[in-house]
Formats: sequence, C-alpha cells, structure tokens
Amino acid sequence: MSRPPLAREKVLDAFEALLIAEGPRAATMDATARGAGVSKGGLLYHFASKEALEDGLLDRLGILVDDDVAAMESAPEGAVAYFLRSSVMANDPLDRAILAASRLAQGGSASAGEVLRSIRDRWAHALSPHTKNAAALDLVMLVGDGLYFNNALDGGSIPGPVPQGAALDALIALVEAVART
Amino acid sequence: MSRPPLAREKVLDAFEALLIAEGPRAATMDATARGAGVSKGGLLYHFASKEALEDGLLDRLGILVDDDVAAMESAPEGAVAYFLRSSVMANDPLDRAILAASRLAQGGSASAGEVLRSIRDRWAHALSPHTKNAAALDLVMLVGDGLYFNNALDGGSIPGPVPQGAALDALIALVEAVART
DNA sequence: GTCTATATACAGATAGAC
DNA sequence: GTCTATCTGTATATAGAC
Repeated sequence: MSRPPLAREKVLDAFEALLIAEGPRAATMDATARGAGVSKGGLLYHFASKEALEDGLLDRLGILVDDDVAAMESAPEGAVAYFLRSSVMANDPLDRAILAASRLAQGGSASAGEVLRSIRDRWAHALSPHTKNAAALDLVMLVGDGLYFNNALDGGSIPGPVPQGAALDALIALVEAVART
Repeated sequence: MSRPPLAREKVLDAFEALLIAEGPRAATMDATARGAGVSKGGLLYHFASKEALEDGLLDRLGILVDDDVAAMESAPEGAVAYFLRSSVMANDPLDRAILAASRLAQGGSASAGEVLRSIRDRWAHALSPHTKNAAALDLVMLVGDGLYFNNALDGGSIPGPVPQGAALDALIALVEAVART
C-alpha cells in the first residue's frame, strides 16, 4: 500500500518513454538509467533484471486499466463511444502504458503479449452488454484494435492515417449505428 | 528478371519464419543461416548486412502486394469482402510476408514501417471507389487493421480472438451493410 | 541506496581459405 | 559460392566500494 519510491517511478517513466519514442531495441537498461538520471547500479537496485523492469511497467498498466474499465462503464456518452474515442492516442498515462507494452510485445516479450490480450478481454467483457450481438462486438473491438495498431506503427508522433476530429465523430456515429444496443 | 538463386530464397524463407515464430529478437543472422541450412558466411554472400536481408524481405512483400491489389479489384465477391476476408491470417505467402514485416517494424526497422504504411495506402486507394464515403472507408480499413493486429499479436499460431467461419461472415455482412457503395 | 568497475554473452560484420 | 575463424561493439548482469 505504501507508495513506491520516487526513483522507481522515474525509472519506469524513462523506460516507457524510450519504448515509445525509439522502440524496444533502444530501450536498454543503460539508456533507461540515463533517461531516469540514475546510474545502472541504481536502476538495478530497484529492478534486478530486465524482466523485472518489464513486469514493473506491466503492473502499472494493469492498475490504469482498472480505472479505464470503470470509467467506460459509467461514461455519459455511452461505453462504445468512450471506448473508440479513448482508442485514439491522447498521450495520457494509459495510452502511453499500452503503447509501451505493445512495443514490448512485438519486441519479443511473451508476458507483455499476455497482458495485452487480457486487457482486450476485459474491454470486450465490459462492452458486451452495450452491443447488439457478437458480430457487433467484434466490429467495435476490431475498430478499436485498428486505431491502436496505427498509433503503434506511428510511434504516436507523426500524425498517421487515424481519423481525428470530425472524421472520428463520423466514424463513431457509423459504428454506433450498426453496433450499439 | 532472371529468377534469384535458390539459396537466396531459402534464406528469406528462414528469416521470415523466424520473425513470425519467435519475433525480431530471435531472428538473428546466425539463426537465419542455421534455419536456411547455410553458414553465416554463405548468408553474407547473398545479403551483405542485416539491412540488406530486411530489404530483401520487404522487396518480396512488395511484389506479393501488387498481385493482391489486382485480385482485390477484380474479386467477384466485391473488393470490401475480399479485403476483410484476406485480412485474417490464411498463412499464405502474402500473410506471412506482412506478418514478418510487422515484426520488423515493431522491432525497430523504420523502412519496414514505411513499407507497411504504403501498403495500407494502396489498399485504401483501391477500396475507395467501393465505399460510400470517407467514414465508411475508415471503418473498413480499421477493421482490416484490427484483424491483422490480432494476428500479429498471436504470432499466427494460437487461435486468437479473431472471428472465423460464421462469425467472420456475420462481421463482413455488418461492415458491408454500412460501408459498401 | 547509489555508485564504479568488470565479467559474460552474443550480436553484426570482416578476412581469407577452400 | 560457401565455408571457418575472428574482430568489435554492446547488452545484461555481478561484485563490491562508498
């Protein structure tokens, strides 16, 4: 329950930023230590191995998802619209954590892949009562996946082919027309 | 125009298989040489660097996409249905090439990301006349992205959350109902 | 708790024999 | 055209001083 040491969080922030900005290959322990302003030895005090560092990031992601699912179920605009809108990169802590985890997953981490899969299941479970049928749920989930996928390819930096503004509104309206309960 | 040496193709096949099955980290030149049944020196005769090896894979992908776009435009079932159906992993050469390129992209290769982006553009351009409007095109493209994204996470091995069989038919019908011209 | 210094392993790439 | 042997850089991880 006691909040984790400040240095620990700074290390995770740096690791996350490196994964997002430069990919899994550049997110070494050395670079992470540099980015966090600690030495390699200092980092290894908090995270004894690369795996422990990755687990730390994934644990933090899990907590953020708890909040997101709760927010989705009580969103005034409806769960489907909330889900799709939050699937486009807003660069908030949750988006960054998911993006970083995606990089880990495609960089080779098996546990990152499992965590992402389980997050998808939790979203699907929460959206299920708000969609007409299985095909409608599939549609909503796949559009959400597509939005995240494109963000992940971009690295969240360059404006990609992801619809924004009015185009995003139109897309959401289209999906809701067929899918929503 | 002369077909490339057999050993060259065998090396690309092995590299592709490694990327798909074990991810970019495991797809080293050493492992690729082993998988292709040649020595490291033999591999380096055909591909002088890791970058050349990756370019070889991406070039082969480009050729497969040429054929796919042509097939999409003349598909009897219509371009939208063809596109969505071919977005679920069939483990054919094109699917494997795209999956391998996705692994490269998320592993850190900038050129793989560019190639994938340009492939997406070509598909969107071909689908444009077959969709009602911009939002409908976005919808179709994003569902396709979502299907590929889930395949990429799975590694194409374990049966993932991607709809198949009757569920896929229902999804396609749903998308066509809103999106098709 | 945080540091420096170092051990170990393996990646990509070169040189040159066959 | 394919091989073995080797160089160089760099990543993870350990040991131990402060």
